[in-house]
Amino acid sequence: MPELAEVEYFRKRWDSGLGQRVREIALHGEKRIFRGSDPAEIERTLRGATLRSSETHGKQMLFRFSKNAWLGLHLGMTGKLRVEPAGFEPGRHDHLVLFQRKQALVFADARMFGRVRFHHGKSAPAWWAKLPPAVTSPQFTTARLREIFLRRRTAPLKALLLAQDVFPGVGNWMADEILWQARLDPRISAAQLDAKQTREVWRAARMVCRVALKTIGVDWSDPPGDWLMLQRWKKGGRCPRDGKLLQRATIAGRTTAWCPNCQPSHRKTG
DNA sequence: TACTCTGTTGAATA
DNA sequence: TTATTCAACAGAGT
Repeated sequence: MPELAEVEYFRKRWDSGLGQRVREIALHGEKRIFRGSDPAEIERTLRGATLRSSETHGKQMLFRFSKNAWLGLHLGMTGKLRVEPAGFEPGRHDHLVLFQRKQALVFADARMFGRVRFHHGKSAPAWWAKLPPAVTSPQFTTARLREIFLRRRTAPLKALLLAQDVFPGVGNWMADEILWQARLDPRISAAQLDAKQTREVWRAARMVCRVALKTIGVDWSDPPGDWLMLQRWKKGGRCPRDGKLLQRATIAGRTTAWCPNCQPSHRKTG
């Protein structure tokens, strides 16, 4: 499911475990979800560690524990976090379960496109420290976007919106929403954008991320009713602005929906 | 049966 | 050298 707001929502689900010690761990260490990490080390280090804090950055989550343990989770396409009673029996897709006194913190992922990362040390791991500026941060500037758009001039705009080193946390539906809010065709290349259009992408990206975090990110409630995302996957979905039938195509390898009327492929002439 | 899917990666290609 | 596309990953739902 998850893009940045959903990731934030799932992170908070584990909040009831803050300040509590992990007594026991159950994990499916042979699963692909542990690629690149050492399940035995995770088990050894997290056992007896106390969950201190958590944060998200784009689609990445970081859980900090005592004993200098850092647990990174990525939800991939189907990952979920939830809380179960302490005596819970892990199911087939519950690949990492942290048992605490009163409850169990569960990371489940059916398709296993997600990932578990782990670091044992005083300072933050490289995979966390080197993340790009968040879309909602002051470091996410129009100047930065301009520079990237000039460098990656042939990629369709949709592809750039999906690039996690440019728009961390933006996924398929958010990319379509941003393009619709900015009234830009997903197929145009970044090189075709003038300064004003670049600023529109910047503005729309920040707005969509901010509002999504305040709605979906808090309680899974819907974003404003006039957003494209509420129409997007409906059969015969229509543009919330002008009621025109949405167009669909695969762009940058992902299904894309847009309004052919208010996101025209040609440059505006006046 | 055959197609879809809110994601990322590494190999192939340009 | 650098950017981009594509298949692969794996399961559940339609």
